[in-house]
Parts: sequence; C-alpha cells; structure tokens
Amino acid sequence: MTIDELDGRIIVLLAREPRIGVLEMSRRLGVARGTAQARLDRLQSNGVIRGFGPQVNPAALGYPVTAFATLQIRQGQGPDVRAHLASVPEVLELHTTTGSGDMLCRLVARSNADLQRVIDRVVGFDGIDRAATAIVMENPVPLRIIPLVEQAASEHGDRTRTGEPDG
Amino acid sequence: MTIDELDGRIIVLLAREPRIGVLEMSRRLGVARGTAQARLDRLQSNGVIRGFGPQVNPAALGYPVTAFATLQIRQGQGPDVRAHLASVPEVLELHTTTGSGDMLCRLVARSNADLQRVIDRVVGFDGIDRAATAIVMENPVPLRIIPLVEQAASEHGDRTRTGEPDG
DNA sequence: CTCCAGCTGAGCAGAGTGTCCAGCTCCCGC
DNA sequence: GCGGGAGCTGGACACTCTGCTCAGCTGGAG
Repeated sequence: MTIDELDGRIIVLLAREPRIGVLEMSRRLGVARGTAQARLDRLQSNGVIRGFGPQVNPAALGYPVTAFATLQIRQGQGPDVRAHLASVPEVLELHTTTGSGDMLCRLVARSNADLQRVIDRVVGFDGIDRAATAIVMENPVPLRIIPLVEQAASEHGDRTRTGEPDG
Repeated sequence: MTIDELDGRIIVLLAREPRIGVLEMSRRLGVARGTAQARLDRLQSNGVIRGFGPQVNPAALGYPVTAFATLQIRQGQGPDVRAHLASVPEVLELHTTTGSGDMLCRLVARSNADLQRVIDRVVGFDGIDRAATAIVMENPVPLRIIPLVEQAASEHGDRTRTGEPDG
C-alpha cells in the first residue's frame, strides 16, 4: 500500500482539522467532492485510516502520571500474562518486544503513589518475574503521524499510481 | 476534573462508533440532543477529549516495523536532542523519563534493515551517548482508553453530581 | 420559598451527506 | 489509430444533521 500526494494532503488536513467534512475538504484540496470522498473511502478501506475515535487525555480523567514498564516474563507464561495485563484498565498499551522474552507496557496512574498500586497489580501475577518502570516526566513529542505521512506521500507523489496488481 | 457515568458512556460510544453524530448519540444515550451536545462540548473544552483526528496505521503506510529506543543523553544536551528527534519523521513519540536522564522514543521503519537507518539517524547526533532498542513483535493491547474511561466514570457515577465546587 | 443549574422537547434556517448521473481525459492493450 | 477502463469533474436530488433559540420542568441550596 502506498499513498500519493493527494492522499497525504487529505490525511494531514484531517489531522489538523478533524471536524471538517468531505465538502469542505474538497474545497481546500481543490478537487471535486466525489474525488475527496472516494479517496477517503479508499484510505479507510485500505486500513491507512483506522477511524476517527476520540483522543482522550488520561490526565484530564484524573490520571496525570504516565509510566513505561518493562516486564520480564517467565518462560511459557506469555498468553496468561497478556490476559492479565489486558484486564488492568491502567494498562493503556502492551507490546511484546525482542530481548529476553520481554514486554513493554504503558501505564497511567492517579499519582506517583497510585502508580505503586498499579505496578503492584501489574506484577502481582505469577508469570511476571520482574518489572522495571520508568516514569514519564515530559512528553516533548506527543504521538504524531503527520511527518511520516508527508514523507510517505512525497515518496510516491510522482510515481506511477496505476498498475497495482490487486490492492 | 471528574466525569460521571453519562460522560463515560459518551466517550465509550464515540470510541466504538466515531462516525455517529450528536443526534444519534442522544438517541442511544436516551437523553435530549441538547444534553448530549452540552456534555460533549464540556468534555472537549475540559480537554478530556482532545479531538477526533484520524487514527493512521503506519503499517499501511509502508512502515510495518515498530521499535522502542531508550536513549542516554549527555548532560545538558536535552533540548538539542529533542529538537533533533522531532525532526525525524520516523520518531512517532518521545518521552523524557526518570532514570539516568533518559528518553524513550517510539520508532517505525520500513523493515528491520530500514530500522538500522532510522536508528543511525536518531543516534547520529552529538548529545546522544547510547541507544538501546527493542523491536516490537506483537501488540497484544493496542493503545486503548475505554477500560480507563469506564473505571473513571464508575467511580463518580453514583456520587453527587451537582454541587461541584468549580469543575 | 426562591434561586439556580441542568435537562427536556420543540422549532427553525442553513449546511452537509449519500448517492446518483453524464461527460471528459489519460493510459493501456489490441 | 481505436476501444475500454479508471479516475476526476460538475451538477443534481432527497434526506439528515447541525447550530441555535426558546419555554417549561425538576431537584438541590440558601
């Protein structure tokens, strides 16, 4: 899957002003509404755009502390540990990574003291041997996608776009 | 800032079906449209809901490899390093964390081989002493917020809802 | 009791959406 | 050179939703 320059502009525009509709989008892009609509449909069915869910700020919910925990998992306990972690609301994200059978998870908590409770709950499970936690102090680059989209779009903007085998 | 049970249902509903409008939302929630609209406005102005940007899948853009890099920063080089990392499109996220003046960043790349190029670019900067990279193999829990919202909402759902001191 | 805040149900004009359509251009293969 | 397919254009239609306003109701606080 590659995106061209128009696709890139659509995504960037949506990222900057999510509330605009297809009509306004087509005006900004200088294309017909049908074109904008078709491109957007294609981006969504391709899975490039997964959806437009609300971006919730955990801090505003009362969870201002973020941390990353690296977990050491006992051999063969992976599936159980995943299920355990998935059941903890404060676990926002979980990855299995290279390294000695490790996992990396993103946690939030109500305070530094509350983080202890969360970690206790996370590691209070038989398959987890050890946890190393790093508390986030600052977030100089919040989760972003625009620069990557611009790069991906510019790399294919002037290439052939037809002749795709199947899609 | 706390949210009540209705606020929680609004967020969960939006997370599950982002395309629905205020009118449809009010029907599902069993409240008047004005109420749903007022609640949603409040959630947005409170910063609980930051926006409705498109959720872009880097893999569909041609960047299927995700990694987390822990960076050792030389004393006093923090600001420069941040600017450097912010200029790299493949750096999707950057945090400063506790530990010996470290940073944690999320990277994507076109392949494992391409990851080497990205890491070279990331660490090819004077203020960075060392980088430890963990490649993501699987993502058992993708970034999620619903369980946390439900917890935050249930904790306040049956409490007094009026008489909040300030908000 | 009175005041205040929040919710309700209703109405209105305006804008956007989903969905057609015909026509055009470009590129491909024959 | 010619026909076909894909994509874009500009327009049209009915329908729905939005933003905004209003009066009335309810429950808690002073």
